[in-house]
Amino acid sequence: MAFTARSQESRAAILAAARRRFAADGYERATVRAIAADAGIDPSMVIRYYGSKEGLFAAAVDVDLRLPDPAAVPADRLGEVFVRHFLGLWEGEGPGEVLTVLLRAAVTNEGAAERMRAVFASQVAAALGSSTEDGPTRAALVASQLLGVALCRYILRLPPIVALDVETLVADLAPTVQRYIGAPLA
Amino acid sequence: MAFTARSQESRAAILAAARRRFAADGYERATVRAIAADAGIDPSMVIRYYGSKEGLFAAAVDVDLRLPDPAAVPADRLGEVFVRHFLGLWEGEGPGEVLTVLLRAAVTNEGAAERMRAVFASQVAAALGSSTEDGPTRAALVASQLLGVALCRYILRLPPIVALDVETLVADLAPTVQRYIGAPLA
DNA sequence: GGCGTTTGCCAACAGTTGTTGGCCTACACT
DNA sequence: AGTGTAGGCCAACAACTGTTGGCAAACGCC
Repeated sequence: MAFTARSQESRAAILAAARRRFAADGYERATVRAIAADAGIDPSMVIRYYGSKEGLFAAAVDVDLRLPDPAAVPADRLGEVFVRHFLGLWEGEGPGEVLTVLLRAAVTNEGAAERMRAVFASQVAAALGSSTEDGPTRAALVASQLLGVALCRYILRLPPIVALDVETLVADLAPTVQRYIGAPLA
Repeated sequence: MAFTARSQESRAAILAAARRRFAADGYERATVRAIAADAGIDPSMVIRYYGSKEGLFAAAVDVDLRLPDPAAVPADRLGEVFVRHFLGLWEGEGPGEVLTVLLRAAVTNEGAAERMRAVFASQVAAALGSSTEDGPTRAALVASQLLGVALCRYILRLPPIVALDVETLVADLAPTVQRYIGAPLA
């Protein structure tokens, strides 16, 4: 039952193929057989190593946003820093794939949605909303704008948003996020 | 082949059940059999009336945003008006369901994503971006914020966003949309 | 009232899904 | 060198998918 060093290579290949397929096709369309074929291995091994398709999915969406510490940046540049960091995650090969998997799945799968809420609470809200009373609300407004761009740019591929380069996008979105973090709310 | 008055009732029942199922489960999980059962009818009739599952889906996501005419409202209240109108659509029983169907499906189904882009281009961009050069970009930024809230509030059900009442949400989001529509961009 | 069209159901199809058990091979340890 | 254990593949399973064809009944029209 315990994993040995010899099998690590296969496990990693399966996990990489799973992330690629889950990201490209979503949870339901991504089949165990296709993932196994991409990894050059038998479908039954996937089940043997990860228990079930759901277990494989859980292993594939282990995400760490590595958010910067708000105390470490000037207060008036928090918006810019957060937007740039977030877009950097999505543009990156590895983390962007994991985030695509998570968002795609969270939209149609309640378990994945729960995981998304957990990521928000333990990472986003924790980083932005520890101090003030309305912190969680501010963090959620930030999330709504950032997830919205991610949705339009990387999932729906809305042409005008895809056409913008990252720095322009940062410049356009930073004031919004800055206001959600700092300015008084209604 | 042509539809008669007698079958209209069944057609409507199927369409209503389809919207409910597609909204709740997404395109892939919603089965023709389940939709037929909800409508109290045989699965084969669904295919007979709508040709295929995809045809049924296409009929279920025929959406009209009924966006207000920007020329008819004061320029400095455009943001508020658009946010309120958009949230009103989602809160409404009928259109909210159709929008849920469309967004849920567009995230995992390329055909639905294409339909979403078409809705954006023909309705949102047409309403907001007919005048200026960077109109489509501004319209897309608006869409990113509005789709982001919809995602967090109605799909992912992020607690802090769900907790806000509509008017508070309007007050918080209106300045953002107002800036995307009117203020100079980078 | 008789006839053709339409509504609707039943049964079945062909394909795909996640998952399981059995068997052979190759490594690791003594 | 011998043996136990883990890696890996093949074949098969049971369930479920969208879809099709055939047949009974109800309707509309003359």
